[in-house]
Amino acid sequence: MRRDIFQAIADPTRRAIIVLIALQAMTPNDIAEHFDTSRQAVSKHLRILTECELVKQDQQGRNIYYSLEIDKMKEIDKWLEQFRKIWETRFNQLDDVLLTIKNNKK
Amino acid sequence: MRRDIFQAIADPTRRAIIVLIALQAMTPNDIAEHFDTSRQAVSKHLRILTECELVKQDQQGRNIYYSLEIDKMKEIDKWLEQFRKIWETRFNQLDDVLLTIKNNKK
DNA sequence: TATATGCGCAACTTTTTGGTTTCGCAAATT
DNA sequence: AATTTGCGAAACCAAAAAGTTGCGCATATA
Repeated sequence: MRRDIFQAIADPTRRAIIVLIALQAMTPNDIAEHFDTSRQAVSKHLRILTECELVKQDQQGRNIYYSLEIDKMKEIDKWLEQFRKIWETRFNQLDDVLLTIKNNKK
Repeated sequence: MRRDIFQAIADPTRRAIIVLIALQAMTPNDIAEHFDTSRQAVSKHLRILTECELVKQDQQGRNIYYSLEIDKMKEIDKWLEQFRKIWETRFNQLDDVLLTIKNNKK
């Protein structure tokens, strides 16, 4: 089983769950009500999200509140870093071109 | 078929291909040599990447050079935006806490 | 022109997923 | 104490994905 963060966000329902619990903790039943699926299906998604530590649990009596481990999202950001460098470089190159054109006009 | 960018980056081989062709265009054979898979398997990955417009082709004779459509990567960045807001807010809240502590000392 | 090479495409096989159903346990409610 | 409710876990199923094999076509090379 791969079960890394990229695999976790591949599924649209999982992405929706992530957004949903980003701001406030919710129980599996609460979450399921927001979608067109069963509690069990949500539960499975939550397990996957838990396995890659994207989500944390907080048990209160028989209710289990799930919330987003926001720091984990930074891993995606970190991976994007290398591309951000490239697109910023390209942008700078464009700057250079514009600068050259500008200078040539003088 | 889902075939969106999140599904595209879910596969580790595909992520490796993306990194590989980010800086220089390569043919399917070139790419396959970097991994422990066949050209056909790479070809399939490239097709998926092409379908979600993450990759562009440049035919030169019988060779087809693939390179990354770097702008498409910004879509992931865009999705992350909403979480970046949250983690920056949390950071600011932490700042507030520290500030409060500091002020109380006075 | 004959042969070799690079490629995409389609058919097929094997894993992996996402979902449902069913179960048992623990916490609430009656 | 009996019943209901919220939950995870396991067994099962259908659909999708990843990889392999075997084409056929076009472009090089001999």
